[in-house]
Amino acid sequence: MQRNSSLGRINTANRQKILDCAEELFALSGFDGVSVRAITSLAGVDVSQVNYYFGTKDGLFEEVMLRRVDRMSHARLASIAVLDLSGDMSCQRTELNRKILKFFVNPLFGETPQEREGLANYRKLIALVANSKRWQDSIFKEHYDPVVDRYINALCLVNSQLSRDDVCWAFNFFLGSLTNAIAETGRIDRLSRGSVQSCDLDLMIERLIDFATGAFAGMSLKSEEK
Amino acid sequence: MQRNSSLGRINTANRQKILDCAEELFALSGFDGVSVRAITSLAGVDVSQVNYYFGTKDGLFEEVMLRRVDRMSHARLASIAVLDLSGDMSCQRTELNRKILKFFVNPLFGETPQEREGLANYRKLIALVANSKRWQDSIFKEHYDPVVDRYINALCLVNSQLSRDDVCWAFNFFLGSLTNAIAETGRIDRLSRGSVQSCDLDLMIERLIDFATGAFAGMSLKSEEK
DNA sequence: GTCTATAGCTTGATAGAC
DNA sequence: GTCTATCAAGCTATAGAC
Repeated sequence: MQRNSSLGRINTANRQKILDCAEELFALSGFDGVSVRAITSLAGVDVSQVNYYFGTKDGLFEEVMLRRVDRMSHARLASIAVLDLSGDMSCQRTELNRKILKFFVNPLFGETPQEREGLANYRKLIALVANSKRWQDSIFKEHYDPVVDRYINALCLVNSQLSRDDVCWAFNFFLGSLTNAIAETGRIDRLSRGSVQSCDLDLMIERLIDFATGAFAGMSLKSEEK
Repeated sequence: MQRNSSLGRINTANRQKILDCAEELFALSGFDGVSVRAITSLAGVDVSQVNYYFGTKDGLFEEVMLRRVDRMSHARLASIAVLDLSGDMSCQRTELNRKILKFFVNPLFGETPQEREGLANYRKLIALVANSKRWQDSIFKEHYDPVVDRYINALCLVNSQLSRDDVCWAFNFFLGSLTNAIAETGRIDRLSRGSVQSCDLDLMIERLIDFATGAFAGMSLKSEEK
C-alpha cells in the first residue's frame, strides 16, 4: 500500500480539503473529539482517503499541526534577526521588549486579512493543544521550542538586569496568556460585560503586548530592589 | 431507574472512587480521550456503576468539574472580604494587587501538602478545559465567573487609574498564564534547560504573582503617559 | 447497590475492484 | 487515486437478576 510522506510531495485537491477540514474540526473538539468519518464527510471525500494520504488518524493530526510550522518559524527568526542587540540597551528596554514580543506574535495572524482568517482554526488548535502534556514532545519540543529559545536569548540580551530563569518564567507566562487569548473562548467578553469583543484581534494583541512588556518592566523594578 | 442528584446526598465508597479515577483520567486525556470503561476499570468497579450514579458520561464529567467549586469559591470570597478597599490606595497598589492575586490563586493549592496533592488532577483538568470553548458556559460562566467578577471589582478599586476594560484584559491574561502554569506541561523545564522545575509549585506561584503584579504596575505607567 | 449480559451503534483501518 | 464493502474492536447505555 502506498503512503505519502508527511512532507507532502503529492498535493492533490482532496489532500488539501482533508487537511483544511481536519484543522477546522480538531480546533473545535480536539483529537479525540473528532472521528475520521466526520472529517471526510465535511470534506466530501471517502473515508479511506485519510488512510491513503496520511496512513493513520495520528498521521493526519501531525500533518495538520506541522504544515504551517516552517513558514511561521522562518517569519519569527527573520524578523528578530534585524534587531541590533549589541551594546547598552537599558534606555530603550521597554521599546525593544515590545518589538520582540510583537515579532513573536505577528506570524500567528499573517499579513493580510485573508491570511489572518486562514490561520483562525490553526490558532485555536494550537491553543487547545498547548495546555496538554500529550503533544509537548512531538509538537512543541521538536518544532516550536528552538525558535522560542532564540527569543529568550534575545530577551536576555535586552533585559540584562534579569536572570535567564526570570526571563524564562516571564516568557512562559506570556505564552500562557497568548495561547489562552488565541483560543477566543469569549470569556473576556463576559468578564467585561460586553465592553470587549474577543474577536477584535488587533486590540487583543495590543493589550497583550502592553501587559507583557509591563510585566518585564515590573519584574525589573523588583529585581533592582534587591 | 434511580438516579442520584448532583448534590450527592448518597456518597458511597464506590461513588467516590469513580469520581477520583475519572478526575485523574480526564485530566490526562480530556473528556473524549477517556472511556467509561477505562474509568471503572481503574476504580475497580463495574461499568454500569457510572450510569447508576451519574446517569451519563456527561453527568459524571460535570460532577467531576463541579464537586470542588463551592469550597473554592467560598475560600476566594472569604479571603478577599477581609481587605479594606476604601480610601486612597495609590501608595500601596502593588502590595494590594499582590495580595488579591494570591488570594485568587491559593485555593487551587489547598492549605496542607495533602490538600495540594489531592488537588493536582483537578488543577490539570481545569487547565485542559480552560482553552476550550466547549465548557465555557456550563463550567466557567455558571460557576467560576461570578467570583472572578468580584476580584475584578476589587482590582478596579485598587487600580483606579486603570479603566475597567484594562483591568479585565489584565486579569484575563493573568488567568491564561495561571491555567497554563497549573497544566504542568513541563515546557518551562525545557526552556530553562533544566534550571527550573515545573513541579516546584511554590516558586511558580511566586513568579506568577511577580509577573502579573509587574504587569499591573507597567500598565499603570503606560496609562499615566497619556 | 452490584452484578451479568447484551443491545445498538460508531470507531479506525484494510482489502480489493476499478 | 477513488470507490465499495467489510472487519474487528470499542463505545455508551440499559434491562433485569440477585
